[in-house]
Amino acid sequence: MSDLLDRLRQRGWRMTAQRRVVAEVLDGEHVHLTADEVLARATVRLPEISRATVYNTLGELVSLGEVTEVATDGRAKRYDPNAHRPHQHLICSHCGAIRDVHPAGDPLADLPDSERFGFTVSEVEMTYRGLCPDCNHA
Amino acid sequence: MSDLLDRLRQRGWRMTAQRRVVAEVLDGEHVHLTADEVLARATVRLPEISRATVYNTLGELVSLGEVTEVATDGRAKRYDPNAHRPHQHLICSHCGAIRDVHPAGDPLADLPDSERFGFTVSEVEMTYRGLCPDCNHA
DNA sequence: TCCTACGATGGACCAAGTCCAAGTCAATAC
DNA sequence: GTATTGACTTGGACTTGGTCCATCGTAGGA
Repeated sequence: MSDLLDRLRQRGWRMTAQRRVVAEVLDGEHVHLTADEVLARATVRLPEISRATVYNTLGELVSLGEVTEVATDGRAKRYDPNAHRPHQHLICSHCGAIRDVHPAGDPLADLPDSERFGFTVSEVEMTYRGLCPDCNHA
Repeated sequence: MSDLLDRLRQRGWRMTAQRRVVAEVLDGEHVHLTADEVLARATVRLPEISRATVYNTLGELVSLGEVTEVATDGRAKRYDPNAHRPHQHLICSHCGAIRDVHPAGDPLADLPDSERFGFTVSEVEMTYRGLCPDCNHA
């Protein structure tokens, strides 16, 4: 945890109370929170924190590569603190639960040159969908 | 084109001028339009059509499996009329251009049982990202 | 301890999408 | 051809998720 804060400081981040709280919230939870959920948890520790600051800080963490944005559907983006281990997502189509998964193989290699249309392809994002055990039984 | 309209009628769709126009707009274009773009094109042919109707109709086409929704990022959803041929998407991270692509291999098979957490996994959606030729040179 | 540029604030604003009460009309029945 | 009716459409208000900006506050260097 203080690893994250250290890394940020080393990159010249000005360490404010607000940024610390946002970083700690993300780092502490291993689920994928929405910006509003981050705000709610941050507010517990630092009641005056503003929505704009949470958005700013999340945006900065994303561009620093410390967290990744997951746009699961048309709803709110979720923020995934587990950015250093490449992984994909498995989402329950019914209740929206998300799990990190690690498929075998290299999906980038599965896209032949003839299907790249001159693009410089740099990443691939896979979303598996299905029913989680709970929703499957119900 | 009238294939689509026939299929819809056979499923008990009440064929109104509005629905016909929306279906024709989607069927005519082989790009991936946003709801607003569909509305704009529909308005050319049928000026009184309302936004709510376009959203309703798109939603119905999606649940009938005739078009698929593509939530590329936090922006507006796009509607993909090419729902009958399975395919994935390649998106330019800079300008947002989308192309349909057909990767080799079966991504569902790449997810081992140990990574399924009891889910009944039914589909996978892959999004390749990179720079299109135009944005790469600029 | 003082300065100052970087960061935080909150309230207005925006875009995408949903909801709803009232009006309209496609398809069936006669 | 006309009547009937329930499904469809309308448009405007509303909601959600997010951005912008002028102003104020403060972290961290000198």
